[in-house]
Amino acid sequence: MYDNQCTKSMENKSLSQSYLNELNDIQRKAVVTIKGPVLVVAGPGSGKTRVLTYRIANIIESGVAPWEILSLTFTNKAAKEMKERIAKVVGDRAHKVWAGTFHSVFAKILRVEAQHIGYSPNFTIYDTDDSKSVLTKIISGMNLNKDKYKANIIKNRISSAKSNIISPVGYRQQKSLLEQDSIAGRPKTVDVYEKYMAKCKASDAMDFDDLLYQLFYLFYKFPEIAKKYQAKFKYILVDEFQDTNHLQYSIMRKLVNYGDSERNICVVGDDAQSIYGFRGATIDNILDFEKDFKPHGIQTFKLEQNYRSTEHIVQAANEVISYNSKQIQKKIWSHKGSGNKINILKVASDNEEGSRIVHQILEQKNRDHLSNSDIAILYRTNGQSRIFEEYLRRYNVPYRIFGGLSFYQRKEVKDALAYLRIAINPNDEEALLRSMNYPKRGIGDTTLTKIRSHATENSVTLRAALKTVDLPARVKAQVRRFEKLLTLHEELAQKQDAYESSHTIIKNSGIIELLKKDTTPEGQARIDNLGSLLDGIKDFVENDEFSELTENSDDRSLTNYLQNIALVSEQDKSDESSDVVTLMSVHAAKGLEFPSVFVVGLEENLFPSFMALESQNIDEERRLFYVAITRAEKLLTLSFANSRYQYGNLRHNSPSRFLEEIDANHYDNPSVIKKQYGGTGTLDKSDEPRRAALTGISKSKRSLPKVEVDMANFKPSPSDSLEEGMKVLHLKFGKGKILSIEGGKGNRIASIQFESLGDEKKRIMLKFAKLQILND
DNA sequence: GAAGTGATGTTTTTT
DNA sequence: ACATCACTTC
Repeated sequence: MYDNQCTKSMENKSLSQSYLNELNDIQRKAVVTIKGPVLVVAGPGSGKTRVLTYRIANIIESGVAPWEILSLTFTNKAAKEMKERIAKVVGDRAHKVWAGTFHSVFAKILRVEAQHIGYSPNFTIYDTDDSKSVLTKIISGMNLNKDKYKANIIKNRISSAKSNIISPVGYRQQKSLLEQDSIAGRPKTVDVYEKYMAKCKASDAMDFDDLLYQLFYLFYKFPEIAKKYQAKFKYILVDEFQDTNHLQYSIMRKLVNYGDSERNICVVGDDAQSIYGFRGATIDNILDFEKDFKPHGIQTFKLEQNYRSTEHIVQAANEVISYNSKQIQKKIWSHKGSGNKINILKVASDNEEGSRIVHQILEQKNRDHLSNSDIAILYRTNGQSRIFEEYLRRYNVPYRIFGGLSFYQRKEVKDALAYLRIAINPNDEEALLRSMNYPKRGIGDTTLTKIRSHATENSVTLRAALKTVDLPARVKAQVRRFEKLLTLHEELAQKQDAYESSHTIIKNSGIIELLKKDTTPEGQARIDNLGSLLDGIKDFVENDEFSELTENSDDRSLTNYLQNIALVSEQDKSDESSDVVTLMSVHAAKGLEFPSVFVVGLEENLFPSFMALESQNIDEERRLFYVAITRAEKLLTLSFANSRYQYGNLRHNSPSRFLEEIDANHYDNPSVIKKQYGGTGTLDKSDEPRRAALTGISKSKRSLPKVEVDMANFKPSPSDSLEEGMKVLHLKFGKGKILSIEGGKGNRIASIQFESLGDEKKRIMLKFAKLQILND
């Protein structure tokens, strides 16, 4: 991986010396400083994982029991990889370390403690689809306008409330939140939130956010339980710290920052690689961490040496990221020689982009002797993969696309899982409703309504109502039959192992019979998927597929199986053995590296995405671009197209601004990005009105005049000090005047007229804007 | 309850 | 372009 550092696996002896020798000075300090709070700022390719794993190994070597170490990561894959690497140093003990994702580790704790807060140990974990489905039902049950109250939006509101530790009660007390909802035409959001929480609890179910939120609540409500875990985890490590949200940080802090704690906490992250802001991650956590642990002697280590890429790439990355104002100062550097210049590829259309890049891939395989697996195509949106797929197939280049629907989200799989879930947790309404009339068994809406009201009137669960509700003879027979089936399944799940029981349950469900009627290839594929599901369960029973994450790895019950799959995704099991070209979104590529990387679709409105342009929040896009180019070890190709189909329309976008932020001397053909392309984000077809309304991007965007602002003296004023009429200075647009401000506190949007932009007024969200008030 | 129609909404994603 | 979905109609 890092080829100028020796990676030869070593014997299990005399480790202490050998692994420390593989580290540079700063890395070594970060590894041996095991007491007290430590912040490691780790640039891309700086050996972050190596530091984390050796650090854990070192802690174990110092005599700490592995189970007293808690190591939190973002993906199961990262956790697994880490354990394997620790095991190479300290042997099997490594597997006793509590290493996992925030969600899986917290779920594990909650299984033990949830009874204190009114959940059973077998609580179900609702995935995003389940949550949305619950919300949709609540919203329609409350007779709210479905168009205003979109499940997705409400879900995000609730999720962000939970991520900021705001309960429904707390939500009601926050004027700004209520105001935002009101302005958006969703004043009852908080009521939906409250009902949603109640419904989840009644269903003995937690959504992903609950796994964090409820744990926080548990620790808060029962200090003695918190104490237990504070005492248990003597050393805590957090990876990808820049991607944690406030709630995650709060729990982590709770575990380590108390009274006489040694505060053995190490967080590793890179503010420049924070790309999950859109789902609540906040760099403030890094600042808070520094503040919170300053009194306890925090030590900071910056890993700036890059072992991954050659110099043109590293320097280009530095240049790009320097356009972001808010960042921890650091410059990555490399000793790998200047290497190749960045290849820039200008093409006429998205189609040509596909063709040219595949040709380049063939060329690289020939000329540079690269294998398929050395090569990755990275794009901003998953939708861009199609054209590359077509050309790769045409030229017989094996490839694999990552991303998209996960196996467990496929309809037929979810349908089958519903039958399994309801057998384990009879309160799981989502699963019950999903399976009740699929396959069709004559329990339609009318009947369902009757069952519902029967349940409400008698204060029993839906499941119980099936037994007692009175219905017309024919339907009644159907309902009772279904009820008997569920009872049978419950018994099976108790008596048999996961495979035996699920095999029968899925067969009984009738789903396969139903799918067999669909003779299309898709129908066949669905049946195959159910087969794979069963294969997976068999695997679980026969092998130790999930033993890492499970409390009791001998437990082969259906219960245990379901609890595990809720938190794993397919990628976790991905085999890296096959020699294929990788296609994935830039987000998905974080943490990976390839000898040759193609970053495609570098156009305004695409990368940076129009969403980001609209909200004036392109710093995160820039970090994303930074992540993208730093994936490359030796060869980096950046491409942009003059025109491409987007949402069914042919669009002309100008080259991405990010391309100009890289100094020309790093490009092999710098003239390509200079000027031309009158393209201004216009459309060929004349449905401008809808588009313009959607994107908020008018025709004359682009070609912003360069404004000279004295960086040294620029001090942005606090956003709430800005008022109408003020003269302000903006880093990009220069001097301007605030014409008006609309929107509530925390969400204010100003219309500003900048001298540099003539008559065009800019709407800027003050929350993000960096504006300095001018006094003259 | 199936089949057809029209409107709608389309970044990024783990858990 | 395309998929999803609520809603209509038979």
